[in-house]
Amino acid sequence: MAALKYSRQRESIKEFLATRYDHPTADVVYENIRKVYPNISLGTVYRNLGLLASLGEIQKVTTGDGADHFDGNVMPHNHFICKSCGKLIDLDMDSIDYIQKVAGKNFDGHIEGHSTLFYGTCGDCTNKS
Amino acid sequence: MAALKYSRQRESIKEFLATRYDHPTADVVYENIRKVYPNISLGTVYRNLGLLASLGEIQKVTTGDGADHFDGNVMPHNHFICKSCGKLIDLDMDSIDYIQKVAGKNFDGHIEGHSTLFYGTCGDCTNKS
DNA sequence: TTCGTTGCAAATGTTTTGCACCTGA
DNA sequence: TCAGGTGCAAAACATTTGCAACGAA
Repeated sequence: MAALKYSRQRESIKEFLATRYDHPTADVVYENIRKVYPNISLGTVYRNLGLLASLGEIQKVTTGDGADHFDGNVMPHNHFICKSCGKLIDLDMDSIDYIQKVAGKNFDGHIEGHSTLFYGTCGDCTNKS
Repeated sequence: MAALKYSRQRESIKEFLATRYDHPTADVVYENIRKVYPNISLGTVYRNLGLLASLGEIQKVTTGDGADHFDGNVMPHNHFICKSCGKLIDLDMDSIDYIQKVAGKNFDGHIEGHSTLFYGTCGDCTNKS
């Protein structure tokens, strides 16, 4: 099932995310893809973002500040969100995957992964104040 | 500013959360407080949950699966969400706060904290399958 | 009396969905 | 041909907000 057919819209969304290192929301993706395909609908953007995320070709990042963000970088990495300007940033840091072992010690279920979001003030905002 | 006056509704919400070790959503809180104060409105529940969270008397937990959850336990701890049944569980584990040092190594901003959500299959669901 | 709080309802913002039409394989 | 994809608009949710009435200090 789900024989997954080619679609220029989906391809375009994937390509767009590959060029962006901020982490656009569905709405920002929509406004940008629209420049190429003026008739694309927001529903199609959501459908494809969801599809690509479930295929593991992009990553969905939920921050709790309104809309979800999308990341074209599938390599495991962590994010930082600035409490001052709201920017969502990739962190270049060593793996912390061993926290899963720490978490599993007194736990009788099975831990498959984790998502960690760091917060504070970003470089730009720290220097500004 | 905000001279914070007593309200039985707010008190009731705080007490309710103190008795629950699952992590109810605003809607679940509403349905339960309603048994005591049938006229309380959902807006009031949201206002008070937000207020209590910003006072640090309860904790808001965003999982990305729809509605936010609320936790009466303010002690720092981590959560696990079961991909099979959706349950949100407290983890009894050693502190992993040193991951903030790891994250700050190549970062020019200031890291104040982190929120980590582990996921996988909980004990109940692991045994069932 | 004063000003924070409430209930209600309407508004907002995000995401999903039904449906008829379109399109890639 | 035909199942998957699209555009559009309506619906579904979660959450916030304006406002007049209420209640604690």
